[in-house]
Amino acid sequence: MKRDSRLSITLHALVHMAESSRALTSEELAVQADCNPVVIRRTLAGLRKARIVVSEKGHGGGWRLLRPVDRITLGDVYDALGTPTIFAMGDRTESPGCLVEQAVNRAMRDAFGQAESLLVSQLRSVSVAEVLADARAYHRGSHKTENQHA
Amino acid sequence: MKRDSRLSITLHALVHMAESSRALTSEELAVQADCNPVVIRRTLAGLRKARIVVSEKGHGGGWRLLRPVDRITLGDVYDALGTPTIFAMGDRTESPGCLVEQAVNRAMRDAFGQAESLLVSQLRSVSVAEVLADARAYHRGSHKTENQHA
DNA sequence: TTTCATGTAACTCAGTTTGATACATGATGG
DNA sequence: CCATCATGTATCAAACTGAGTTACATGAAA
Repeated sequence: MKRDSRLSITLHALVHMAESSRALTSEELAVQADCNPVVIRRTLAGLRKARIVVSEKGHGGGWRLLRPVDRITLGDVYDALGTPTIFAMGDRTESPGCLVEQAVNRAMRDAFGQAESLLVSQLRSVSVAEVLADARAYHRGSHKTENQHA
Repeated sequence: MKRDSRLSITLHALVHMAESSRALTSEELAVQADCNPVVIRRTLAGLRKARIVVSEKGHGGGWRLLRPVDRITLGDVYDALGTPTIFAMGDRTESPGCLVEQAVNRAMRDAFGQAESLLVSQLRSVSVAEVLADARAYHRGSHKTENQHA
């Protein structure tokens, strides 16, 4: 199944924004994330609505963080993206008449529900700052001199 | 993303098989699960390979359980289906050159990995017998007289 | 006024599950 | 032996969704 990579793309963009003093264009972010600029704009639109980032038009325009990365959790990003579907598997019917189907749905919702709760709480417990710190730690670990990224 | 309902369909079929003394045809199972007979055969093929069910051709043929439902866990079914993709979201690149991308991947794999572990252990802890018992409990709870299903 | 960058619509492409048709295989019952 | 039933499987279409692409309007800056 094709996987939704918007969370991944967005986190990537946010970390790069955090590392930059100036606004970054969707073109630049797209190169770094290896995807299309329109995808960046489309995806970050949700973050703009959630007031996590701002965008500016014209010369020197682009995308900028609206608050420090230690106050942006992965859960915030997930929410800003519109809480996209987490699981590739699930129930089949919304209102099954069959009692067996209902029991199957209860069993699956129970298991998947718990996993979802854990995932969301995990996402809420990690900030973008920690991702950035992790990237920097690996940067120091390697022997590259400067500005490792794309 | 379209959701994979094979686990749901399969559990449904297994419970109905458990309730039946004779073999059930893919046609019958398809009616009960409200899907296509070919989908039933395709999906149950994995269970046959895992020796959870058997199928017989010809008159009186169909699908039958190969062991009691209290010895079939949802995890067994998940495995027999070929451990299909659990999450609709995920990383984007297998081997990203960008250190930021790598850090994002680590963070996501950590969160999603924990959720996956919990889900799988949940699936392993529940047997089809429990789903069946749950369905029967609701059956008694309702006032229908007999043979509630499709 | 020219250039740059976003905002967004519209369309195509790609990957996956499900639906549907078709036919070969094999078992059962007469 | 033969008709029927049911699986096994290949093949193709339908539906859905994310991503890629093109196009153009909007607005800011030089």
